[in-house]
Amino acid sequence: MQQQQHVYDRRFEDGLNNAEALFAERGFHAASMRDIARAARISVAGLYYYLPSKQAALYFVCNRVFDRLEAAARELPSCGDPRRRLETFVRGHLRHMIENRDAYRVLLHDMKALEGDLRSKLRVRRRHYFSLASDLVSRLETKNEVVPPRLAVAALFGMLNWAPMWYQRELDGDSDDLADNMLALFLRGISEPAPSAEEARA
Amino acid sequence: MQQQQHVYDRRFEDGLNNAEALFAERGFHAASMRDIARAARISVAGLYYYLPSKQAALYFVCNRVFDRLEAAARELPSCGDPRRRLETFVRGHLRHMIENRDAYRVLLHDMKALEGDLRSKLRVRRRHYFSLASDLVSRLETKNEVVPPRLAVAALFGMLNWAPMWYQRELDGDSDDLADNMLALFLRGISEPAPSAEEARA
DNA sequence: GTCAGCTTCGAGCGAACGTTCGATAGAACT
DNA sequence: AGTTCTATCGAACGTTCGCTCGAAGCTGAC
Repeated sequence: MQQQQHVYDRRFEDGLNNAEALFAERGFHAASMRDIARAARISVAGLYYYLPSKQAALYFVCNRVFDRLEAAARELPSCGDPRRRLETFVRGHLRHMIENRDAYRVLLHDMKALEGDLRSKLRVRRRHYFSLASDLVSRLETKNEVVPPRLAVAALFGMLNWAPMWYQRELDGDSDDLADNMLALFLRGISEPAPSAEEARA
Repeated sequence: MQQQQHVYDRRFEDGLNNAEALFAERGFHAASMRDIARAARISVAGLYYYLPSKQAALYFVCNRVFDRLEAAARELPSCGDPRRRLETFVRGHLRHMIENRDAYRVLLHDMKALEGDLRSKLRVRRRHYFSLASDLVSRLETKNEVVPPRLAVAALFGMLNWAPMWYQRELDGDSDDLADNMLALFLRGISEPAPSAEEARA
């Protein structure tokens, strides 16, 4: 009984993984259920035994991305230096994004292809995750607000979410290298310029 | 004769504009030629008189984005302060992106739906534009390379290209405000930290 | 008035789509 | 042995897709 459940789950995830890869490669609408079935070595009707619809497949793919992201966020050290917390958050986000590039491409690219309830549910989760990051940034005590906080968070997410478009391990190091560099750029970028000369010339 | 040419061009661009809006709203594959024809108040066959195929429509939409971007880039002051040049470039890029949100959404989102020659042609133009920006950044003489240049440019483009996802005029000001803030964040971010204390604590 | 060329269309083609149905084979329980 | 449940499939349904065809209407030239 548990064995059967185990087998069922394996096939279910197998279908999801193939759907994820094909959605990422061709886009949601250009990847057909027949393609997914072929990739999963199953008939079309057989695929429908596990995935009730194409929309549901897309939903499951997107949903488990948030499952993982939130699991990582839940492990943030709740106390301590806000800067350290943001660092941990960014590291986790980038690592997850690089390890699950396909899933992330689908999320950024095809989530809007979802309709009705499923879309709203995911939008809620996305807003939740985003506001979590906003909190982290707003708790950094930058002595002087050199950049509007709303823009600062958006810029940070822009940097992060763009990474799958260009990142190559051989050129850019591992995901922690990436995180370190982006954090350096971002934290210095939103900090008050030190009262050096040079900057405030002409 | 010229009058006829004028009318033809107007209809052609009318078709393109409606295609652009629908591609942006629903995505390339989800927007049908019938939808576009209906939006342009023309029959399907009539639409095909101006646009030889759906692929061609997508190509034209993407191509004129690069036309405009490159036209703006060509007006960069060729001499003078590299920092000023980058500022002008970023301002132009953001202004164009905000004024042509639909076109930009199509470009970022659906360019990969193009096939064969058309895709490669656009890829060439994109690489060209990107390397132009890379040059501008690399010519900033930052005294100390605190961030790898490859990452710096990618981070800049990440910030810029993410803007259409969140920008709202009422909250974020006009596109020049956006550009100023992003430039401030970016330029400080890639600059050598001034030898203040505070930063290099524990 | 006739003719040629530009513009527009209704109707329809073949293909691919998401999805469903009824059947079948095996395993599991009684 | 018979019954039920799980897993799988080939075949097809109805719809929509990108696209084309042949026939019109219109306009200006001769």
